[in-house]
Amino acid sequence: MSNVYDVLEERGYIEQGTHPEEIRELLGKESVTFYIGFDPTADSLHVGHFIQIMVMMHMQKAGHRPIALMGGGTGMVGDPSGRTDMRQLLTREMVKKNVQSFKKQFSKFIDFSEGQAIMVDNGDWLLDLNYVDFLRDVGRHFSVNRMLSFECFKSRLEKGLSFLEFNYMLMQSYDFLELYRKYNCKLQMGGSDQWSNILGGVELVRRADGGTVYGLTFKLLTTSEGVKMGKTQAGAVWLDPAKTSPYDFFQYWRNVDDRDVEKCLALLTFLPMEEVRRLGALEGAEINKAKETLAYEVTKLVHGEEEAKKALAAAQALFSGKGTSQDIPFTEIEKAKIEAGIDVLTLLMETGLIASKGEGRRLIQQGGLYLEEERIEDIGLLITTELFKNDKIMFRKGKKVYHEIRLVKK
RNA sequence: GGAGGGAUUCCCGAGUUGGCCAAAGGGGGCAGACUGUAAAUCUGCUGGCUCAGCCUUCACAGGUUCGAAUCCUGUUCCCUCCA
Repeated sequence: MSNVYDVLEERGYIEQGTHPEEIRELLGKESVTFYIGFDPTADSLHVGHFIQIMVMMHMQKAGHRPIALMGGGTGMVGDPSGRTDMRQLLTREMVKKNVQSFKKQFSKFIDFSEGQAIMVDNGDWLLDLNYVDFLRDVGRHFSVNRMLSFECFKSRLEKGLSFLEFNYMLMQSYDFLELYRKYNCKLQMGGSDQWSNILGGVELVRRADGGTVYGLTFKLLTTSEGVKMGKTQAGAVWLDPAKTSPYDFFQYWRNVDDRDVEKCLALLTFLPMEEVRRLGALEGAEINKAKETLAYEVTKLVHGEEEAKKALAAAQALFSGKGTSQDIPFTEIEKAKIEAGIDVLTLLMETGLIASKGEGRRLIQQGGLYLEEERIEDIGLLITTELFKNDKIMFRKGKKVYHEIRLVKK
């Protein structure tokens, strides 16, 4: 069997490791317990987390034991790494709620049955720590001089860093020590922005217990331009279908930059690498096939095969006229509301296709709004029931934002 | 605690001899052209509305004035230097 380390390396996950050779060797000879931490900063995981989850899945497949660590304790503080401003403090209730959501989502990806994976919440050991004890047991192992030299604090030293946030590293380091003691956890993984925090833990375990543990970081998902992926103007691309619909999720990947397709296929799907390379090498319009595959595969992993098929069918129906689909974005409007006629702008406000009437006016003036594939010219256009076919009517904003309106009786 | 500087529209950042400021410029975003539901490029738009007008915005609350992002007072927050 091939070594997971090689798999992770080939697929392009790995950024850097504390001892690459030894880690590879370790992963090749025994089942390793490792952990990745997730701070509950929102009520859903997003695609940035998903890449970490992919790694966990790869590792679990290879027979290693993942620990998904929920940051119920660290989330109370907020990681300053790579941030220019302080995170907004979350209340204890919010953290709790978010941890619950995370747990639910995790079980879709990782098998927690029969101890094959473990889920813990660092709130269980961090929240009740005694301050003085903590300082004496953990704090004494940390050199402030050294901490200040870490890259992750650089930007914050200019902008200001509170003592609260400065402690984050100690807390995360302590997590590693705790998991090492309790589960013989030997490896911590995380995004490349976690490098300093991970190093802190590795060193703490050595200093406190004389244990040898390792750290490995992954590339953050960025576009070829170096911008973080998974962000849209509307915010993050969430894994929760209620926050980002499977269709929108699909479309996000369907529209990635040509240059990012191969990378995304490698990082976010389980397609064999030969296939990934083949798809990534497609040129010109052909690469759209690769994007479609990417979108389908990622959606399948996150939302299941059925939703992926629906999203694919919806996209094909809208963009290449292949068949019809029920699963396109739509809004139901009461028939009675339209009976007397309603102007387009008011109607589109209700669907959320436009954020304001001013925006709608601008769109129409610039020729960016279409009704049944026909450009709308009149700002005051009156929509009546006669325009509907089978109680449906299709609007399009720009090139690719479709929205159907369906009439319903009440 | 003392001295000084600052808080501007999604972000960065002009604007502070009061009117010509819904507020320069850049970024981002949206749309159009070109295309492959890509990139690059070019063009337009980018507070709201009952849109040649009106309303709400320049940290918050008051005040001066015919008129304030610009002046005054108080409050909050942030930064720098000193202690």
